[in-house]
Amino acid sequence: MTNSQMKTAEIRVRFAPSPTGYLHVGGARTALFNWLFARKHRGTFILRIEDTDVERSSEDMVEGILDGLRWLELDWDEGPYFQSQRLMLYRQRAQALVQSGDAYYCFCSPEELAAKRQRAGADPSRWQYDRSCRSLPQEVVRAKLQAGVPRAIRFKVPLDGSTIFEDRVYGRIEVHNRDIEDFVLLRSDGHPTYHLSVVVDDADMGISHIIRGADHLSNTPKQVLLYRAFGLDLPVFAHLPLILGPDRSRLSKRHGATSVTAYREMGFVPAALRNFLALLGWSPGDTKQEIFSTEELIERFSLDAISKSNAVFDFEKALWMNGQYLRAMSAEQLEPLVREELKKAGLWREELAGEKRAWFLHLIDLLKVRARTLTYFVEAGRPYLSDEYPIEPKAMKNLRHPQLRELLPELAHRFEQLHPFTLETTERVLRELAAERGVKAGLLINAVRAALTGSAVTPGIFDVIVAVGQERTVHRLRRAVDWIDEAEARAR
RNA sequence: GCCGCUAUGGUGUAAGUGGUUAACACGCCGCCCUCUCAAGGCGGAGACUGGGGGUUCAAGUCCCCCUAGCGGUACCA
Repeated sequence: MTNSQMKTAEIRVRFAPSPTGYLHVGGARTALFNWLFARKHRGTFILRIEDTDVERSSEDMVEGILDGLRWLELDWDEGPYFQSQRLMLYRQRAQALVQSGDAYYCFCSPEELAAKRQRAGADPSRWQYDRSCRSLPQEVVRAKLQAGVPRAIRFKVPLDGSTIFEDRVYGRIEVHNRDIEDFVLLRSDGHPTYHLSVVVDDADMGISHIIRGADHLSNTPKQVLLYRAFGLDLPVFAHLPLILGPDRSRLSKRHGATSVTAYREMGFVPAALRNFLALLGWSPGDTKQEIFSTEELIERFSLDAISKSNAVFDFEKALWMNGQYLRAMSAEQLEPLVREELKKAGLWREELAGEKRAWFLHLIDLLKVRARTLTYFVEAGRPYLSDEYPIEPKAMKNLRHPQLRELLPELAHRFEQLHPFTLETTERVLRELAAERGVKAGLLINAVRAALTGSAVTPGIFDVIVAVGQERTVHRLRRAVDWIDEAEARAR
């Protein structure tokens, strides 16, 4: 099989982050789309680290990105390759373009360029490189090289005509070559710029489809020019609409949680985040379904259904979706995840995996309907796992009723005598007491809820009572009387 | 500034090749359920499809102009 046959036959895609920051949701979405596409077509998903900007890249960031991908369960088939380890290749290719007349040495120093830019007038960003080195006489070039003058290599962009390519998402893109400056391929320190390394690597690694953020759309013509100069066939380009913050500017740190790590820490489940991200800029078509298993996502994914307009990241919907996933999981599935959260909060005890496991699983079932994140199990679970729990003001309010001072001890007394202590018996006792004293059951129920959990919002009260257990329930009901007294004292 | 792209309710998206009162999900409001809050069920408000011109019997869907937003315009990626 020849190389070109291989390329057309095989789907090879890549995720190529630069380690200048953590993996953020935009990058994760790009990785996800590449991954879905690869899995759908039984292709190869390659991970490549674009660390050619030595100043801004760091190994910590590389680890962070790999961690993020692993957590999202986006497994790669090849790599990670590091561009920093392929520098010779880029130098050779840049050199070859100088040889073929498609590129030239530029001896202008960054300082000179900055100065020229300044002089250019009102708006410095309007300035385009003046190509002063493009037609330096041979002897001058030779002399400067001999003298060891620092030099970059620039691409010789055609002076007229235009560059056209077909984007799988955005369609035909055309730009006039006069709007493209002679961009740098190789920096004077021997490091390649993005345009060079990306083209060299994508070609070298046999990438068939380049799926990446639309922020690269405007620069793609430069790369198309490079493919031509190298005599390479173009891969398929598919640019993805950008992910925006609520204010419609590009999603960034100031919008709050943007790193994948942040979502993990907030208690998101990978499958939920994947599902949510998949629906940002892509649509499964005419269906009412919102929740898709990974298999369904792979099955339905298509480049054709990617939209062209940028998408605002709706955190509320992400939370909703995570809640859907948590609710759909069984207590057994949730247990290891909840366990991790409890450990972090210092609430974990080994007996929860031993003799109290069944009780613990039941507790998870009680709490999960209300959960939108994993961390919810910590806050909501605290009163069941510890005797230290905060009393919220709303709960305190439910305790402040004149009759409770007397009703609560009586209920405690009756509960203490109760055998067996079940959903049915506790409910009967409580309702009987309420009826006897002519108060609404709700009054008593809300007070018990406050006493037992410190909260005004919990699962059904009898579930709570049984989960807390007879002994602790009795104790907490009596202790609540002290709370009432303290509150009264404070009020005076 | 220049170049490019985009434009459907607050948000994400639907609405084969133009064809009845623009659909779904999140969010919001209300009702049911009920011991609270969720979940669930039911219902509602919310879009003259960015604006203006065309083409057509008929346009969210085609064309032009404008506007806005975003992206690019680096020896960043």
